[in-house]
Amino acid sequence: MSPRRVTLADVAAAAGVSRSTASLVLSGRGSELRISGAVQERIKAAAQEMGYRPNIVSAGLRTGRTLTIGFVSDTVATTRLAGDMIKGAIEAARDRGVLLFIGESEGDSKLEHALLQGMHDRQVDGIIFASMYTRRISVPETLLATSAVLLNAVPKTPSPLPVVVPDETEAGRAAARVLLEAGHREGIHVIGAGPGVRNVPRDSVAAVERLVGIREVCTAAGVELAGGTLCADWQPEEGFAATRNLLARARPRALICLNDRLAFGAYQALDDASLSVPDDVSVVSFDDHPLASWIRPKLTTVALPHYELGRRAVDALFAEINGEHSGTPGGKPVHRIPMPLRTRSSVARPRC
Amino acid sequence: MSPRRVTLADVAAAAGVSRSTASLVLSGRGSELRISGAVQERIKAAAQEMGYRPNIVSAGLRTGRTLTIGFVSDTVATTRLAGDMIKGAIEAARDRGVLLFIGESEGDSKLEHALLQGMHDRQVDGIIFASMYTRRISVPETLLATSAVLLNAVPKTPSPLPVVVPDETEAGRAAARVLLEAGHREGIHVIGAGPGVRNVPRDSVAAVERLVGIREVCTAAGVELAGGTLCADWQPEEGFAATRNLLARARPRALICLNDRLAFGAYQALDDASLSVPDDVSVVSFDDHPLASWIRPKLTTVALPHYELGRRAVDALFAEINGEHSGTPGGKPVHRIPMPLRTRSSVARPRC
DNA sequence: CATCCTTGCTAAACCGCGTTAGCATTGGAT
DNA sequence: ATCCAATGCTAACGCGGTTTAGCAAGGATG
Repeated sequence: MSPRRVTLADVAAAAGVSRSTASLVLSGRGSELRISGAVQERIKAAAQEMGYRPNIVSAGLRTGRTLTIGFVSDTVATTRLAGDMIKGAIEAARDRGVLLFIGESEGDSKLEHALLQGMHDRQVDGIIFASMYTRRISVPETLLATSAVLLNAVPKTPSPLPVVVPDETEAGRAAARVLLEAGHREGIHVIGAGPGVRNVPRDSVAAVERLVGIREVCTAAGVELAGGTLCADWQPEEGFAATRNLLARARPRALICLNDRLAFGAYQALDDASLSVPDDVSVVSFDDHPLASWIRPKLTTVALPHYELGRRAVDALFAEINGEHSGTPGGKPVHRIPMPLRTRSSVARPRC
Repeated sequence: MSPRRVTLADVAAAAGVSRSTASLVLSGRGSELRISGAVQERIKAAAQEMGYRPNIVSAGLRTGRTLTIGFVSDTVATTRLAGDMIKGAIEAARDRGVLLFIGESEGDSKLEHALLQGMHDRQVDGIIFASMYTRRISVPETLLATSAVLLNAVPKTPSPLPVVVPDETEAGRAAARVLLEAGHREGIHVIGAGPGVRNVPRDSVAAVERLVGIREVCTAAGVELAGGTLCADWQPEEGFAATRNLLARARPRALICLNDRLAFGAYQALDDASLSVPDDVSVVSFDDHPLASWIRPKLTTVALPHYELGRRAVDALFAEINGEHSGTPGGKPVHRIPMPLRTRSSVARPRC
């Protein structure tokens, strides 16, 4: 099909030198090894003219570096939300001349193991182990065979891996501040968890940290949360149910929904109760789901920085690969990526 | 970091045989080359016990097969719609023990070229060249260096590559049939293109083929389309504008929107005009956007089979790699993947 | 004149595996 | 006793690069 690739030997022959010399020159070590300028030019010209491209596979065999990393996730690629995570990773990798293997484990640990093995068998330089939503995971043994980074996931037990996660606590603070700055001081309810930090869905770190941030800001301002409702799955139906139940017994002035899907459900319950957003009830939320700017009124939400998470995971991975043990020795670095606030139309001053 | 990988030499030494023998046995050619049963057992046991895994990179260097394929797209990974395409490809690849490189060109032909080179440099066995939406593309020269398949794209000029695309014409027929079977015979308007098959957005094959299917079924039933409006970008705003303009001069009984986003806009225009879907106006559409089952009433639409497209692209690629020149010699195979109809609530009998 | 250093390049080993030609041994047939 | 075929395994090369030790020639030094 293809006219055989040009190899280093071809170039060397054309330039009338040995493979060694050609290799040294083309990998930029020519001067270091005292190859004369004339010969260097000759080799480069030949390579250029013949369209020579080094075979990364064979080089990798020798050097151990394949300029390739793996991206393994539970099911990240599929969901639009987190497709951006991959995009960020791809682009950051591209900036370093690195290509990405991609794989999904679908939560099946057999598959996960096979996938990690497959990547090791292909000599990847490192692996990004990602989760669709921020949660506690147990780090698979197989992962430790090369450099690796946890993305959007924190280890259940102490592990030697760096971690890249959204800064959920700061996001919680931001959400609370939005309401306080709009003048809310009472009737603030949390939908999805709370009001206490232990009343959260299992393994969800987002819930805990968001609550911590929310409570911290409120406490500092002398404001007490009016209540909170635990939802196990954070789907619209649960947001709807939780809000309807809440409305049956109280008159909230503001809702902090712990993610956008809960907020969508809350919108519907509020609408059913003929309460208007934001005039009767302000709503603030987390994630910045694509729908958040579609629904009316547009939802004010603290965005998950998926793209940035992907980029930073690659950065962290390369720091790891290159053995830059940053920060405190002993503890592994935890990179918290800022979650930007998207100010839209679902928050207003409380009515008097 | 990791305790050096176990190599074939290690296993051979442990089993007290030569590397050749170990290689033959472990690659299943032991009996063929008359290695005794006892020795075979010994080698396999040693490999098992030592956790030996063959290094695919080095094997690839020798055999030319890396058990790796590339997936290059304009921007497929990001959009939820087409994330499923990747998922299908990943899973089909996994079934064959193959891993996927992924890359996005973002429509930049420099990037695209670099990406394809990067994959060739890593000796991929083949490449799936995908487009986010079905359209005509010019096949980059670089793509022809290995086996390749066009996914969701058709070549502008004759090319030696197999093609995998959704069966848009049949989808058009399905959409038209839905309306005809509901009893519609007049006031059927097309939003997005038409009514003639030449009145379509540039490079869009979906528009042409869907129209062909629609017109074919209508003509066969003796029904004439009442009109059509060309939209360049198929975004909600355009669907909204087109429908509003249409309503200003006519009273449609049914809308065939050429994709769901146009339909979302149409919904809004109909709502503004106090027309109810489906009682006053039926709406049928294409793509099955995730939102299509969210909006009220739920949208009846002909789905793009993204997952299946991804799977079939891998199948086609391997047929190509293995030199199975299927079907008609001379012409390259075009695989048309059926688009399933999702019957929901936006179509009803016309009011009398 | 012998020694040493510098310059400019190459031979050869190596990475981990696949593959083929062929060697040594045995048993049976002649 | 000789020849042949079958059996059971290995030596050795190749894939396409990288890397190190070292060779040859020329000039400077003592």
